[in-house]
Amino acid sequence: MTRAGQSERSRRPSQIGAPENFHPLTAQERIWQVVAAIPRGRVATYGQVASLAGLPRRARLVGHVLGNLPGGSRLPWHRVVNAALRISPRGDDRGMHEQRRRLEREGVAFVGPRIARGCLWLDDPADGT
DNA sequence: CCACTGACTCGCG
DNA sequence: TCGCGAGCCAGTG
Repeated sequence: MTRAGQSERSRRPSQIGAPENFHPLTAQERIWQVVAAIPRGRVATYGQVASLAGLPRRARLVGHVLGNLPGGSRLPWHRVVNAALRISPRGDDRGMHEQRRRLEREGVAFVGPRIARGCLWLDDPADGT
């Protein structure tokens, strides 16, 4: 973190001994927790994960964190997709293919390149009927 | 500190 | 429904 206030805010209590007004978990850890909570066979958007982690408007941060997962991590990163309900392209297409394969294996329905709305973990009532 | 980049999102045409 | 452009906000060099 390069921003002054944030480096303090994202530090664990054991690291700074601050007993008040801060989150016990770093932003990265909160994102992990939310992603880990997405049920099998469902998906959430980057924006939803960010908001649920207490980081509204930080959708890109979610993408960054997922791209930095330690090898061997069992976090279900494949359950996070973009707001268009499509798998976000990375530099390498193989990541996209693997994500789709994993989702299909757990029963997520695709309509063309898009994921069926019913597979969204937290459906957004503000959208379409 | 500045500039560029990106697993994002939203509004428009 | 799709493509484009602008906004956004951290990470990196």
